[in-house]
This record gives sequence, structure tokens and C-alpha cells, in this order.
Amino acid sequence: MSKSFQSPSGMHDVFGEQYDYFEKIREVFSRMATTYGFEGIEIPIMENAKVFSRGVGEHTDIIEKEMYAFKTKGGDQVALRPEGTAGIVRAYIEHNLYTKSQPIKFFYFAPFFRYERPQAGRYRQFWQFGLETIGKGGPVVDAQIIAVMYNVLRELGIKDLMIEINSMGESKCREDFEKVLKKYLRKESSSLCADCKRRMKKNPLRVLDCKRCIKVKESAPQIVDHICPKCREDFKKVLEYLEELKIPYDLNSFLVRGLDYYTNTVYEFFAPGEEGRLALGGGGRYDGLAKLLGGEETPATGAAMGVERTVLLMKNDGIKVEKEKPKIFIAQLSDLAKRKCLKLFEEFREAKIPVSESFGQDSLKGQMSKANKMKVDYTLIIGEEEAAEDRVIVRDMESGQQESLSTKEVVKEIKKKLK
RNA sequence: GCGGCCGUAGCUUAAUGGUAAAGCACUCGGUUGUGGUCCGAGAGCAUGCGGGUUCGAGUCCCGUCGGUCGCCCCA
Repeated sequence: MSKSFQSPSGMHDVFGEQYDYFEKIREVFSRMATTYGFEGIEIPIMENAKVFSRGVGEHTDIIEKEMYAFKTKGGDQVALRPEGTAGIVRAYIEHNLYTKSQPIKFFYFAPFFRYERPQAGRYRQFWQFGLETIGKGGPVVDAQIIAVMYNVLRELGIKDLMIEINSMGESKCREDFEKVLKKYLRKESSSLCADCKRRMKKNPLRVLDCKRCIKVKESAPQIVDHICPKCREDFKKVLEYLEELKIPYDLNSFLVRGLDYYTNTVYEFFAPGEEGRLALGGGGRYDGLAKLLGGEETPATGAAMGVERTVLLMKNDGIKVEKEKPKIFIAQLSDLAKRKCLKLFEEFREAKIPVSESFGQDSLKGQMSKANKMKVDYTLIIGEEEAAEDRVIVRDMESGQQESLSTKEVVKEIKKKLK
């Protein structure tokens, strides 16, 4: 077929098996989040661009080169959301949610957009499932959010999860540390790579993330040694809670998350992928974000995981998602039979037994073939004779044995057989 | 945004520069109302798109669009 159109680069249609994985993740996640007291939220896929540039940070790559930003016909500068947190905090402020009993706990499963060069597990439209707790914060909230995500991923069957964790301190600590780090980097600048020389000025913390400048990092000052006693105490508590919950973690004093709004606890989830390890997602505290968006200073913590990456990992690990498939197929011949089948179909639906059919197909052969492809356990056949006598042939698809039952008892009998 | 590799049917792959093939999947048959296995047949708008070299391009060259991997960054 000659194809005139393709989906935009880095954006994909989700259907078939991929959709089933999405549904599985959505189902496990929303059930888990709900039991921990989180409520679902949906917000617009675009916002005033400032919500992101102020919240995420003017000089982050996300804002500088990855945001889908454009002007509307009315002249508003808007942007497709590159991440979830900033928009949810905007909603929190807009709807005066601080007047409600705190904290507000939200969960979401939604698409996001970043203009980047696509790669496996990295797309221009990608999905995340995430949690935000706003209005009351502290170590216990951090630990709980990590626990929910950990449990979701475990329940999905992902093994060998690793959590790397660090504390960046509150914004004051962070600023102080940046000064100390800058001083050190300036001294070592001759041995820094070209990228890091640039980073040194704009975003010195990111140097700690560099894979090339390992030597320089080794003797670099570490954030945890420079944060204030209160922040250090908070961090220690997070770690204690995680130990209490038996959630394994690794301290990574070089872990720095890219977005400006993070404070204190930051973490990332990893799992072994096909080559090396794969980052599934991460999160952290962002006590300063609400203020950046014009609200009061509000404690908050959140985390988000990449759906496509989770699927990738599930597939790598050979984790299958089982859809609930109908175990019964109804086949019909003749108009009268069709009418009886429609009625029978409703009876099964009321009995909550999923049934499939192919009423549009008239040949029994075709219908049997379809039943076979659907791998049903039993096929009910109603032909002209059966329809007239109010009977149904029940065929066991594995053994090929058939019996004739009256229409009245068939639902009850099938229920028995399926047990 | 930069660099490497890749692009033939729904899928997996063939085709020393010389008629674009096969398997799987699909559809229909193998007597009236019975699936899978088997046998037979059929169908398929396939060389991503656009240029160039050539008597002749799936094959060589350029561009472009996608994909993929790395960088950057991150989910």
C-alpha cells in the first residue's frame, strides 16, 4: 500500500499488545495509588508556557530546546506539557486546594511531549504515571511515594529494582553548595570535558552527572556534606523509613535531577535492561515550586515513571499481560437463531460471563474458525432446528464433544463448567 | 541539535546492476449445519519518498522522511 501519511516522528499509535501493556500498568497503578489515598487528576495537555519555564527552570534543556511551545490565535504563548508536576501545582493554586484538608494527593497516567531525537524508550510523545502529594511534606511522604512506586513496579513483575537516592538540600543549601562546587570546578577546569566547562557556569550540579569527568568527580565536594543539619536529619529519616519498609536503595551522592524545582530528597528508579540499566523514572521533593508559580511556599513531593520504559522492561523480562478473554462463543444459523442468540448473549452478559460472537458471519464454518482463533473453551451453536426447539448445542472445543441443552439451563450449566 | 547504521507484501527474510521471490499470516475450496492438522487454490496496490548516474537501479550517488543506536538530556 502506498502510504501518504505517517505518524509524526517520535509519536506512536498504541494498540494491540502495546495497548494491553498500557492498560495493565494503568490498572495496577491506579488501584495501588487509590489504596494509598491518592485521587486521580486530569489536567489540560497544554498550559501557559510560563507555568513550565518558571517551574521547571528557564535554563533546563527541557525548556530551552525540548518544549513544544507556540502562540495561539488569541496570542497566548502556550506549551504542550513536558512533565506533569508544574501543571498539577498550577491546578492546586488555581482551585485554592490549600483550603482543603492537607495534603492533597493526586495520581495521573497521561501523555507528555518533548521535542527530542527519538530513541528506544524515549519518544516525543511519551506517557508517565505519577504521584504528587502537595500541602504537607517531609521524609515520611517521600518514603510513601517511593513505596507506592516500588510496589507498583514489583506487582507488574519487574525484578531487581534499584533505587538511587540523594539529597540536594533546601534551596539555600543548594545555593551554598553550588558556590562551593563552582570554586572546586574552577580549580579543576583544565581537566573537565568541553560540555562540563559549559555546564560549570550555567548548571554546575549537572557536572556531577557527567559520565566522562569521573576523575574530577572523585574528589569533588559532596552535597550531603554541605547541606544544613535540618536537611541532613530529614534525609536520614527518609532512609530510615525505607529500611523500615524493606525497600533497598543505593546512596548516590552524584545524583542530581534536571529540573530546577527539586529540593531535598531526589531519587531515580533503575532496572537492568538489555544493555546496561534502564532509568524508569524518578522523583523528589519540590517545596519551592508552588511559590515559583505564584502561590505560597508549599511542601510537596512527587514521582513519575515512564510507561513506555516500563513496558520495555516488562517485555525484556518476559512478563506477559493476560487479557480476560471470552471463554464462550455463540454461533448461529438462520434468522430465528440470530434472534435467540442475541437474547442469549444478553443473559450471559447479565451473568457476567464474557461471550464473543460473529453475528455478521453466516457460515457455521467461518464462525467455528473464529471461535477457534479466539481460543474459547465452549462454542454454543444454535441452528434452525435448535432455535425452533429452544435448545442449544454446547461444543467442548478441546475434546470436540457436544451435548444439547435447553436454552433455559444453558447459562447455569456453562457457569458450572467454567468452574 | 550533532554523528553511525538501517528502510523489499501485515510479519520474517530472498533477489552477481538485467522479468521483484518465498515462508508465516490472510481469503476461498476439499458436497447440504462444525474449528484446529492435512491437501489444493487465491489474493495481495511491496522496493519509504524525490532526484541523479546507467541501455537498464531494490542494488550505485545525492537529498528527504521515518526507524534505530550513540552524544546532549531525560521518563
